[in-house]
Amino acid sequence: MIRVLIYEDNPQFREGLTMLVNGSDGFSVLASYKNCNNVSEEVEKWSPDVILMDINMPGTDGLEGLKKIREVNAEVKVLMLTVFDDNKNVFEALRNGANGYLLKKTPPAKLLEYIQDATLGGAPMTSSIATQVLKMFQVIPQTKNQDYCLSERETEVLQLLVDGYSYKMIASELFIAIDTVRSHIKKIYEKLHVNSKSEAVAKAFKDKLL
Amino acid sequence: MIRVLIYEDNPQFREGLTMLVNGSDGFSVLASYKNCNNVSEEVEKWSPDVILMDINMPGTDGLEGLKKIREVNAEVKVLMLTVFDDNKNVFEALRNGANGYLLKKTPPAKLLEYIQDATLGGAPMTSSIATQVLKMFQVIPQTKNQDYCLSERETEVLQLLVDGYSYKMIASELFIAIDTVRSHIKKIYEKLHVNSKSEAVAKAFKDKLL
DNA sequence: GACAAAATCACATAAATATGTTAAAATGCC
DNA sequence: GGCATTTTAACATATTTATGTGATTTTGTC
Repeated sequence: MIRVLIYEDNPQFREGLTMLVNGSDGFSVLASYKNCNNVSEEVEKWSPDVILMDINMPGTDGLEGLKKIREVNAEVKVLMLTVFDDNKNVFEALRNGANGYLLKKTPPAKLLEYIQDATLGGAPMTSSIATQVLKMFQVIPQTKNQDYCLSERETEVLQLLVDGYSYKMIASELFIAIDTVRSHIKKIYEKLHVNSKSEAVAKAFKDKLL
Repeated sequence: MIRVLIYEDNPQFREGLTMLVNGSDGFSVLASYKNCNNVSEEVEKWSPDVILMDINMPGTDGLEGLKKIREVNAEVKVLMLTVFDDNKNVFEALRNGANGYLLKKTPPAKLLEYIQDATLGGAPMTSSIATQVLKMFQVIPQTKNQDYCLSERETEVLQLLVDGYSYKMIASELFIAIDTVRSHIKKIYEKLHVNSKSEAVAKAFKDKLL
């Protein structure tokens, strides 16, 4: 028996969800609430398997509710429900440990399937949401880190600089003379177009050189 | 009619896929290949709607193939097929513009549904894959920046250090004496538990202090 | 083997940084 | 007003860094 908790401010939709879930074999609604104001206590009280969480609610909304839930319970599966596939909310919800993200127009049969999917460790998503998630990944790789053509040794030295090593420490770490370290660092500065250690370190972070 | 191109090295599975797709109303296989060695030409020749792409293939594998496809065609929907939900491959594939990611054990009926879903702009994913994708998001938010209780002025000075300013430049930028800059920086080092400019800069980036 | 690039080392010097100590204003809070 | 914190500032000194100008050795490539 999959035990479900529902958060949804619209009374009709809340009732509809409750009837759907309660009316299906293997599912039961523990309780339903119209906002997340006391979500922590409610989740602890009921220990549900799955929570259906509307995003837009007066008072504590779904995103805030999700955060509160994750503070007290990392196990319960939380499925976010929304009317629109708003990019920002999707990202925030997934970042905060939502287990799935569904549009409210999801057909009832699918919804039950999704709830079950979530309890089995799946991550049900409406396909338009999934598409957005994929697009977020494609945004990430703009980290086409400019190539400054650092040699292997230079990269090594830069890594040590980033790690806070002094010239002396680098020399002893790499078993070379301190003057050699100077040479490398001079070359690194030329290639990165900087002229101080901290600028080189900053650039290494900014351009994700390491 | 959804026109499909298949890349799969295993002859049995390739035949099975072809028969499944060809035997279904509204689907047709344009061609099937056992590796991606000439994927660019083949995609241009056939202009398929959907490509089923095995990940593990001898010669040019599925990930390389995906990259090549995206160089010549941004529109075609590419569904990755794999036996295992290997984390690294999933990430790489999505980053390179895959439209979906399916395990080979996906039931035939589901597979057809997924192909159709892809043509409609969806992003079909096996639920175990979707779960992995969600986990990737949850890795991101480690933005729990520890608070080192830097004062307003100290933060300002640290910002300038990160921007590559020397003590002298900071002094003139903030209209204070260089000795005052020293004082602030000394305090900053204490609070961050470092003892050099570059370490402070590195820590600022690592802990996202600014 | 010739050649280019990378890695090694040395010497010199000016500039910047790190560290210590001390202390006067300024600011905010009870 | 008293108190804590922050911001300001000065002085001293040892260390580190930045920059220049060389030179030798190693490595990979044609």
